[in-house]
Amino acid sequence: MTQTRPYHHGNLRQAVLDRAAVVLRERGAAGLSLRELSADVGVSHAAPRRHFADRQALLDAVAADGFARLGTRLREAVDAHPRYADRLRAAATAYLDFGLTEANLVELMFAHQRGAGGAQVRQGATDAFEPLLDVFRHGRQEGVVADGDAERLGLLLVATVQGITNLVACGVVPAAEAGALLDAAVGRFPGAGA
Amino acid sequence: MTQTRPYHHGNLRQAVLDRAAVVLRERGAAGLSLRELSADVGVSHAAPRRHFADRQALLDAVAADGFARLGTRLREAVDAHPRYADRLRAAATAYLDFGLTEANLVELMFAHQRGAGGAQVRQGATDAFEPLLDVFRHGRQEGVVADGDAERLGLLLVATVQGITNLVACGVVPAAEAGALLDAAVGRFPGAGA
DNA sequence: ACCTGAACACCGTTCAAGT
DNA sequence: ACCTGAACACCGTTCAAGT
Repeated sequence: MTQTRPYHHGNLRQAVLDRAAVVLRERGAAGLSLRELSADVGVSHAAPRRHFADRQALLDAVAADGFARLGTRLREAVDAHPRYADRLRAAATAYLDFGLTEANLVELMFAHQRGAGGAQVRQGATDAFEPLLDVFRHGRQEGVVADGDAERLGLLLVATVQGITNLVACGVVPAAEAGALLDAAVGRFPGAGA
Repeated sequence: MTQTRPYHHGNLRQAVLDRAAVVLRERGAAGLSLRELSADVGVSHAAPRRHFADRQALLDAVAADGFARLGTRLREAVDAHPRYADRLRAAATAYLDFGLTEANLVELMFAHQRGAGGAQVRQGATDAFEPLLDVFRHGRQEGVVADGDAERLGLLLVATVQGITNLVACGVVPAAEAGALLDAAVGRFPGAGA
């Protein structure tokens, strides 16, 4: 029977990040408060300072986490299919799904990176998009993508799907139309079939 | 010689919006504070309440203003050219220019609309994009756009350019590459030429 | 090494009161 | 009608102090 211990669990950093993910989903990035997260997690308001230098550092960590998760999803989607056209569609669909179910997270991930931690977030983004570039590199081997076009097509796919996600998230396009819009967009890429 | 008047100028609402535009450019939406704007404009911190019910209402008004300005730019770009292909390129370029010079504003405009004022902002967005739909309606008359594709192509153009703007704003794509990426994107639209 | 608790300067929001 | 000034409950950030 130990008395209520004044010190916290082994991994305060992860506990704060986990709680932040929940609050982010419910109320968006503007609703993330270090003081509230600290209280939720049962620690004094200044405790997270050991793990996050300031509020922006917490947001950066959440964003970097988001890109890591997105990258994993994209990799899984691409690896699930052997052929270029299927990989393209699967990757685009996985991205849109992620954007629709995690709208607040994606908004945070793609927010303007102002602080010192921006470099880390940008690197996370670049890594996450690597599977998409691989799709077009693979397409080049199949002969449907021209030499030297892989990177540009990859960025164009990211931009297009991100744009659709953004339009849905901000309410300009109904979520029900997102799929049709994505099909039309993907269909315009080289070698996508019909 | 009147003494220092306790009351403010004729249009506090516009004065606050003007000052908000400056602060937004310098520090982003997170840096907008009703108290600071009030002080900047020489009024008590509670005075803007007559014109903006709360902070979100101010952000909504700034966003709606932004869409109105974007709509004007797009209309001018489209009207400057008689032919479909030129209109398409001019509109896309005008959008990207706006996004690069007003990155913080665009981020605010396309942020998730949570409150009651969201409907007003969404309507502003829809109105602003109207010139782009007109481009494709015009393309249908020239015979390069298929029947019933105008709206979908318009949303696709918005999504694509918005996505490129977003990637540049968050630092994933260097601003210097944005033009080439936009050219590649626009060139994939029907009837855009080479 | 990790956390607490007080302190400071800021917020948004509300509301009675002034002119 | 429009604005002020005090009040309240929140913030982020800093820092001496505890274990």
